[in-house]
Amino acid sequence: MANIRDVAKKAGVSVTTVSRVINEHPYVKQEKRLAVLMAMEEVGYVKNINAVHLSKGTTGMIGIVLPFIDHPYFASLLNGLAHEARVHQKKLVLFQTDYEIDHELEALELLRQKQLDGLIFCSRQCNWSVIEAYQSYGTIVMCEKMDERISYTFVDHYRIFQEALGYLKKKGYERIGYCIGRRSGSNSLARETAYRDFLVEKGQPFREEWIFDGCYDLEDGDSVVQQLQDLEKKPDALLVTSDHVAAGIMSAAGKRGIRIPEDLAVIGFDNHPIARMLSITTFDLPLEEMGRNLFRQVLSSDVSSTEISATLVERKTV
Amino acid sequence: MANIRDVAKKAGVSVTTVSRVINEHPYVKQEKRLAVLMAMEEVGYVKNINAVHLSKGTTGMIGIVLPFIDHPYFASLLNGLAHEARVHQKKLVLFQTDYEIDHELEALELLRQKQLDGLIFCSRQCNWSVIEAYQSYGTIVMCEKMDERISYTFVDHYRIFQEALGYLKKKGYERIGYCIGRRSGSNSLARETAYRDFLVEKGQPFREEWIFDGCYDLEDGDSVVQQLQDLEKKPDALLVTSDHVAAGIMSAAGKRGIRIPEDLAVIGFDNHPIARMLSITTFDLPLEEMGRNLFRQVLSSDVSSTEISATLVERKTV
DNA sequence: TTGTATGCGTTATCAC
DNA sequence: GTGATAACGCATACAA
Repeated sequence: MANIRDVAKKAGVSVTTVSRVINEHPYVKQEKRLAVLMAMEEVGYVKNINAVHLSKGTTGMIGIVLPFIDHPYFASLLNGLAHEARVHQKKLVLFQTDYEIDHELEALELLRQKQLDGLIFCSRQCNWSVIEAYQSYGTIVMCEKMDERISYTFVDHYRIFQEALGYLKKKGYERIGYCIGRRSGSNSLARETAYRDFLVEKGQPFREEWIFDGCYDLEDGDSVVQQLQDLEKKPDALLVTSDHVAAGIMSAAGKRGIRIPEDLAVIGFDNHPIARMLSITTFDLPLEEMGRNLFRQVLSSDVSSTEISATLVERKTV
Repeated sequence: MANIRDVAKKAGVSVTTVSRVINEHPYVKQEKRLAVLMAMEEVGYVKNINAVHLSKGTTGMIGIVLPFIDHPYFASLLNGLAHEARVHQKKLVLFQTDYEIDHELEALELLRQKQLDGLIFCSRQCNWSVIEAYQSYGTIVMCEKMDERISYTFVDHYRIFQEALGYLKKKGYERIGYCIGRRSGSNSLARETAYRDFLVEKGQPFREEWIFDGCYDLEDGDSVVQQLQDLEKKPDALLVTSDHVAAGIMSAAGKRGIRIPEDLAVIGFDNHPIARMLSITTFDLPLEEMGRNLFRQVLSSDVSSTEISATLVERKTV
C-alpha cells in the first residue's frame, strides 16, 4: 500500500511537499503540485488516517452515550446529533449502555485513550463524580441540568411537571399519578420532587402506588392499566413521560372500557407523531434541536448551558 | 502525558516488557510485571490507542450505513447491531445518509483510509459497482439479496409479497395496492416484481395509482388515505411495508369513516409493538436478530449469506 | 525471559 | 518555496 513517501519518491519531491499538497497548504509551485498529484494517481495513494490521528492527537470522532437506541426519544435525539455531526464533518461513535455503568465507563475510557475527541451523555447511570474525573481528557456534555463545571442542554422537568399538574388540577382532576421510565436519574428526581411538592401544597397524601415506573414503551402501557385495575383507590389522571407509553395506556384502556378522559385523563410527553394520531394531550419537546445543540456544545471550548422549553399541546385526553 | 517509554524508564525495563504486561503476554517475570504496574501507576500512564491503530493497521470500529435512525425499522436493526458489537468488543460508527450517495461514499472512504475495519450497509442508494470497488479495503456486508461476491443477510421480499398477495386473494380481496418507502432499491424492486407477476397471473391490469410511495412514518398514512379518497377506482386491500404507516392509515381511515377491514384490508410489516396494539395483521420480522447476524458476518473472513424468514401474524385488519 | 531496533504514515519544526 | 528530520506512541521481529 502506497504511502506518502512513495509518492514523494515518484514525484521527485520531499514528503513535506506531498503533505502540503494533500492538505492544500499554500507555497507549492503549481508545477510540483501537479507532479505530486500525478504521482498520487500512479502509485494509488491512500491516506492512512490513523497516522494522522496519532500525529495530531485528535480523531474527529464524538462518542454518544445512551441507554437504548430502539426508543423514539433517543432515536429523535440521535437524529439531531447525526445531522449536526455531518455539518461539522465529525463522526459519531455509538455507546448503547442499557443503563449499565460498565458500558458508560467504556466510553469514558476511549475518551481518555484519545480515540474520541468528546463525549455526549444523553442519559447516565453512573455518578457525576466519575464523569467529572474524565473531563480533562476531552469535552463532555450532558443532557440534564448540571452546574457551571460542564456544558449541558436541559429541560426544566420540575417546572414542566408543575405546569402539567397545575393544568390537570385546573381541569378538575384530584387524584393524579404518573408513569416514568426509571425512578433514579436527575430528570426523574426533579419530576418526583415537583410531584411531591405539589401534593404537599394541595394537602394531598403521597401514594407510592400511583407512581408507575419501568414505563418505556408502548407495551408498558398495558401493564400500567393492569396495575391500575388492581388499585383500591384509583387515580383519575396520569402524567406519562412518554407518548408511546401514553398510547399503550389508551389502547389498553380502550380494550377494558376505561374511557379517556372521562375515567382517566392522560398527558404525554415529547409530542411524537403517535400523539397526534391518537389526539393525546402532550408536551412538545424539540428533541432533534436538543441533539443539534448538544453537538454544538461538545465542539465548543467554552462551557455553556441552554434550556430547552416544552410547550403544552392540548388535544383530547384531558 | 506519560507514554510507554516513560513507564519503561521508571520501571527500569524495556518498552517491550512494558508492552508485554500491557497486553498480558506471557514470559514476564512476576517481579518485573509488578515493577511495570507500579510505574504505570506512578507516572499516570494512559495508552494512546491511535498509536495502536497505526501500528496494527486496524481500529476495531465498524461503520453502519443507514438512511434514517429515527425510524423503527432501522432503530431495531441498530439495536441488534449494537448488542452484538458489545459482545465482540467492537465500536459502531454511525453514518446516517438520508439516502444521499455522498454520505455513503464518506463511509466507504473511511474504510479505505483504515479508520474502519468493516462496513455494514443496512440500505443503500449507490450502485453496487461502487461498493464493490471498496471490498479490497475491508469487509463489507449488505442487508439485501446479493450474489456470492459478498456477505449478506436478506429477507426474500419477493416471496413474502407473493405470500401476502395470495393471502389477500384467498380472503376475497380483488383490488390490491401497496405502500412502500421508495420505489428504487433492490428490496422494493423485488416487491414490485412480485406484485406485477401476481397481476399478470391473475389477469388483472397494473395500476400505477395503486402504488403509494414515500411511505415511511405514521404521518404518511394520512396522505395515503387522502390519495385513496381521490381515486375513482379504489383498492380494497393494501400491503403496507411498515407497521407504522399501516397504523397511520388505520387512524386516518377511522377519522373518515373507512372501515377496516370491511372497506379496506391492511397488512403491515415488521410486527412492531404498534401492530399488536392496533391488532394489525402483519409479517413478523426478527430485526434485532438480523442486526446481530449482519454484525457476525462483518467480523467473519469468509463470505456467507443467510436468509431471514418472515411469518404472517394474523390479526384483525384483513 | 528480556532487550534492541525498526516499522507504522503522517504532521510540524526549522533551516535553507 | 522546499526539504531534512524529529516527533507521535506502540507493536513486533529478531537477537541475546
